[in-house]
Amino acid sequence: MSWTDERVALLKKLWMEGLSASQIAAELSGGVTRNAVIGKVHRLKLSARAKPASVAPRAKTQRPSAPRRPSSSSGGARGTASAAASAVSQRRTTMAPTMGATALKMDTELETETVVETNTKAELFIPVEERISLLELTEKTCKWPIGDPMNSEFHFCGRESDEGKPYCEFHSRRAYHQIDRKKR
DNA sequence: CCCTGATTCGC
DNA sequence: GCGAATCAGG
Repeated sequence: MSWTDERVALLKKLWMEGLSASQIAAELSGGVTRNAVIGKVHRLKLSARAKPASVAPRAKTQRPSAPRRPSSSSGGARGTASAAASAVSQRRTTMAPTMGATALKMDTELETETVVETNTKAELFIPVEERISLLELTEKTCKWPIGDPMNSEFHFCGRESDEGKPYCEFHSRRAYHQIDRKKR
């Protein structure tokens, strides 16, 4: 299906209403993907919708030579050994066997445990309180905040986090994983 | 692993 | 003009 006036109108409307590209794509029946929506949005030059003023001017983003276009059949060799080889190296089964409910319990206990006792008010000001010091965090510690920053018992998770990740396995989910994707 | 918009570029 | 692939980021 192509972009009829009606579809474009609906696109504009929904986009301005603040719906995400994927949501709009779902709204526009027909095999429309969120990429199609975004692409169209750009072409219509109505990208910045409710954007006051922000967003760094993405400058140094230049892809050297993208190996795109996987489709489109090519003439000669088809089932060559090389093709098969490239398809092989694709096994990354990362998983935490004994995680899950256990992790949840741990987190709960951790947060509860943090509410030990309130020190004297005077102590609140003194930085000596730093138990899990604010930035004694390394690149391998979870930076998930626990407790109220206003209270002395505030600290960070501190559990180990994977390379590059700001949070530990469990909190990473809390931060990024979609917990409830309900939409029309 | 989820999702968001942004950009590129073969078609 | 179109949009898949890819990037960059929460």
